[in-house]
Amino acid sequence: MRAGERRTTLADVAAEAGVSVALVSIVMRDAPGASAATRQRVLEVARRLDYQPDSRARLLRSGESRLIGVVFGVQHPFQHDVLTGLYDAADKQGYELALSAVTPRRDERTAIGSLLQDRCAALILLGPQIPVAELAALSDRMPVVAMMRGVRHRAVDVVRTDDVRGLRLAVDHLVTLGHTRIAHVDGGRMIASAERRQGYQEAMRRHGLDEHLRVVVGGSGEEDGVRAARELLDDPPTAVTVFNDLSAAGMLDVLPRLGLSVPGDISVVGYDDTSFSRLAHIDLTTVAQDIDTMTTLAVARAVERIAGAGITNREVVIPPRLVIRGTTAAPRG
Amino acid sequence: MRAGERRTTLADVAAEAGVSVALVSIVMRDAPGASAATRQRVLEVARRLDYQPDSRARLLRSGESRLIGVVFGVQHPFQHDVLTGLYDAADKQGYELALSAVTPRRDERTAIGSLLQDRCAALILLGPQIPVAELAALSDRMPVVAMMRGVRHRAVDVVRTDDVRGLRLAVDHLVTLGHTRIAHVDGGRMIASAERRQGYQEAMRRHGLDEHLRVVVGGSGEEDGVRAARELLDDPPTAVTVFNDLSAAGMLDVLPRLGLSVPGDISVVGYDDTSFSRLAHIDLTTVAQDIDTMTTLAVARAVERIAGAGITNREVVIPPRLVIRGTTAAPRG
DNA sequence: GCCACGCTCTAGAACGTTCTAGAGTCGGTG
DNA sequence: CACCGACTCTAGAACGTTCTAGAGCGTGGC
Repeated sequence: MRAGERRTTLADVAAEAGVSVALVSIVMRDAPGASAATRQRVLEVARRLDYQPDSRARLLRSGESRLIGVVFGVQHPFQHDVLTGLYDAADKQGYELALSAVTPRRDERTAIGSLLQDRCAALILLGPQIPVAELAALSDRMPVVAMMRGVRHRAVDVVRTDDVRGLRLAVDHLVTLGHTRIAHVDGGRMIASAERRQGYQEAMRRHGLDEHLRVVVGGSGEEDGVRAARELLDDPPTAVTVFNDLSAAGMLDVLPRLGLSVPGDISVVGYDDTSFSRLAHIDLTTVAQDIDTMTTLAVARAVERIAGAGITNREVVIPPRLVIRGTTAAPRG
Repeated sequence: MRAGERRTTLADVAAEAGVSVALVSIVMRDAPGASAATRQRVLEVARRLDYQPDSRARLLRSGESRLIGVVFGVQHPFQHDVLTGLYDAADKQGYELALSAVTPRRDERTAIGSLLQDRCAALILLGPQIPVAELAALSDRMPVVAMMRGVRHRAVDVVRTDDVRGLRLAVDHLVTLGHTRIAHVDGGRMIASAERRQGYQEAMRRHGLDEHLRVVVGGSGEEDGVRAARELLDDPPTAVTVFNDLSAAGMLDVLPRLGLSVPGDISVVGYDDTSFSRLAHIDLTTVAQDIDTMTTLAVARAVERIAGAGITNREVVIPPRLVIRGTTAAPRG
């Protein structure tokens, strides 16, 4: 592209085709009000001049933006799976997605701020870590849907998995296999960590395993799982539930080197059913979040709020399901 | 947010502050032409009314968009590292990034198309898989920078790593350690695969190891590494270079289970120095792409082209460097 | 005391689109 | 033959911002 070369506009197409700007607009939008003949002629000219509509001007004029902002963390593989689902869901509803990433050097506030200026009609936040007060303030300005995090505030919509139940599923599964000494590696400062930890504790108590309660501080990355594995070594349990699959994968990789075979010496359960966990060599038993349902619901919720519908049920909690693979088995004799 | 509630505009702020719209605009842009007193007063009112500038209107009017579109693949961890770098680089130059993801159900054409309507000033494509002809057509419309892929076309800017050299480094390292039976697992239909394969072949020939040339079809995911590992089993080499870290990680995980210890029985070299490869339990010897330099250059190139500068050197090829970690060692006596 | 200058501010056009209101044409109907 | 309705098309305003041109006004130099 040479600099200074202006791009083709409706006016250019109109002039070339010998019709009015409004008519070209009608044709481009595929709106009623143009004859088949002109329609074809205009389309032909548009194609020849390589016309591309300017969504900025379009949205400016029409007011509604059909654009949903999404804030995601570049470091979380699970959120990539969610992104994929969100694109599908938004596509079905005729919406576009505007992505803004959180990176190690770009925080959530910045990511949100950049979307605010883009006049998104709504915001979907994946596992937001910012305080409730800020989320609430944000929701004054536009519909906000938080995914994978509970938010105790009536103005913020929430679509999340029942994490308490997720960990109950995991613990129940292990108990059924015969385990009693079951530890939990939590998510450290991750926002969802508290609820999963709580789910673990409740489940253990229900099985009368209070004395075996053991929580190790972890995190959301592979390295956290590796660290936690080392910490478990002094007195290894026969099973462990882990905050997420990534951390579990780190653990899975390091346990054999530390002399513990999986699932022979120790069973491992992850969380998220991240796409890599189903790979043959990882084959991780894990708690699956229902991404399809969650993304569909999150987008639907956003769209309803954009339309201004009165929605009563602010929080949707989706039940998880346990995916049993190769990293869990009965404890040794 | 209640539906139908219009958001605050410059006009609202102007009316409230008792000044003209133009003056508010001046204040908001921090442009010269307003007294300190009014500046403060206007800012105060803007804050009170919770004013957010409308970037659509702003860009529509001012023509230049200070927005660079980026197309990335949601499935490639390496590209997430690149994204992080791009955000940094763009930030320094005062540009914003508009992301568009390629997912399993959203192809590159769609991803590019959505950015085209957004009036980005330039496009940066991470490892684009579309044919050169399409890239060329695209570059008629706007500056296009391709990263991590060679493009034989004078209109498309390229910032990439010298992959031939990268594989030479890997092979040289292995040869120095004493290996001769060195195999290569390629990237299958990935666009960068050809050059890395070629680098491997050239390096092997230079060392007079023609008879040991062995290329196994692989891919870009963990599962490809797993598959390739199985294929190597019938006649295991003492070392293998792999298309990328993700594939190498899959291989690393499965080799011990197949009875081959790393690096005892077999050395493994990856590619990309993806963030997980430096984790203690993976500790992968790999060829590092210089992300900082590449992202800085890609953004700089895009910005120069937006400014219309005459740029002679269309392709920048960055030398990689070898990062030696724990997955390579001398072959067994 | 006048003019030039700098500073602060304003009016109005412009960006590329959509939308509203209405103008022109044509065939059919009373 | 006048009229109506359907259809096709057009003119011009509007969206929220930036930009250009210039107005008002105090200040300082001569």
